[in-house]
Amino acid sequence: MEFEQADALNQAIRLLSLRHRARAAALLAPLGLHPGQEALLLELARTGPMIQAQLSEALGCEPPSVTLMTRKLEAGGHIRRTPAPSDKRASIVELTDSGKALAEQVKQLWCALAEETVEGLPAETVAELPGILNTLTGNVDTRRPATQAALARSSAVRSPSKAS
Amino acid sequence: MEFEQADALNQAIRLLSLRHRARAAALLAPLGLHPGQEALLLELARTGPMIQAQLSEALGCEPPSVTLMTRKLEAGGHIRRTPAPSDKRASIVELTDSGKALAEQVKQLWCALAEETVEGLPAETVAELPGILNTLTGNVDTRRPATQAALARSSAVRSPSKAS
DNA sequence: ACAGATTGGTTACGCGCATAACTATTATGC
DNA sequence: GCATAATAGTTATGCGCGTAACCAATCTGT
Repeated sequence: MEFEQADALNQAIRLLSLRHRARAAALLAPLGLHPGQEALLLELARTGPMIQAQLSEALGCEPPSVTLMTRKLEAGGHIRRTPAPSDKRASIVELTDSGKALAEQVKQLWCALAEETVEGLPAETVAELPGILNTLTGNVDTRRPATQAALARSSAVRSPSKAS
Repeated sequence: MEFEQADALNQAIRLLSLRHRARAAALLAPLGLHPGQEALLLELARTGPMIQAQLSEALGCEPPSVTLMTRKLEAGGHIRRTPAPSDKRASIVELTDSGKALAEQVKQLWCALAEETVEGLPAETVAELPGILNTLTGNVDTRRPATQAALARSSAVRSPSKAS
């Protein structure tokens, strides 16, 4: 691949990252949330209570990030952390009632953000996008295969199987 | 759009951001660079010396980010900041010789990253990607139209015109 | 010529990311 | 049962992002 093509792609990914995140930030701010926190709330809403290690795995990020985010969301009353009954190292994270309500609000603005993001693109392209993006992600993912769990769940369509 | 579709898309973008950036970080680390800095070096290599305001515009990020990055890259000897002759507020940023050599190294690994990223995708899809991604970016970009300069340069193909 | 607006750059701070290091707990193999 | 390895979570630190605020220089309109 020529450098110009490579740069076009890498820059396109970088700029999308920046702008999508900034737009998400603007939408989340009235709810008192920062980008990244919404993913945690939505995960709990979708899957139910889980320990922090499971959260970091599901979100595709490292444990300290989850520690910090859960701490703040707990301080805000949106989640609750309780010791796991069978493992003294672990704590169960679950949504409080206010967390559940917040997650519903996040869902609303999430739909708005996605619609805004794909405006003007053909429906066929839109339908293929998550799969394509997840393929790209899988290609550069040097973490354990368990991260594929986050990918599988973020895909509305089946990701193409990749021999790995 | 249903929430599941919206979530699939937004999560796909989020995960690609995370993983692509992490992979870039791993490739840039041996050169002593952090993700984001490479964009600055490549911009200077491509366009030549410019003031910091132009850099922040070209990179699509805010001035303090450029201030911090230029400070560090200058400390590392890769760039030089000199007062602009016609404007006492401004400083011209340019690559040093070591910065030029570094930019060449970045170009190598940038090609490798892009190839890795698109592995397994059909060539037609790969060719369309920057354009599609830039459309998405343009859709969620709430900044001034001048940011479109960064988009135009990151596109190997013409972005579809968007009435705005 | 001058006041107000705009621009360039910086500093302070907050954020989610990461890595490294650490402690405590649990699991595993002998 | 015990030593070692693995796991859960935390703390400290660094990073590029952002916003807010600030100061100085320049531009613009009267």
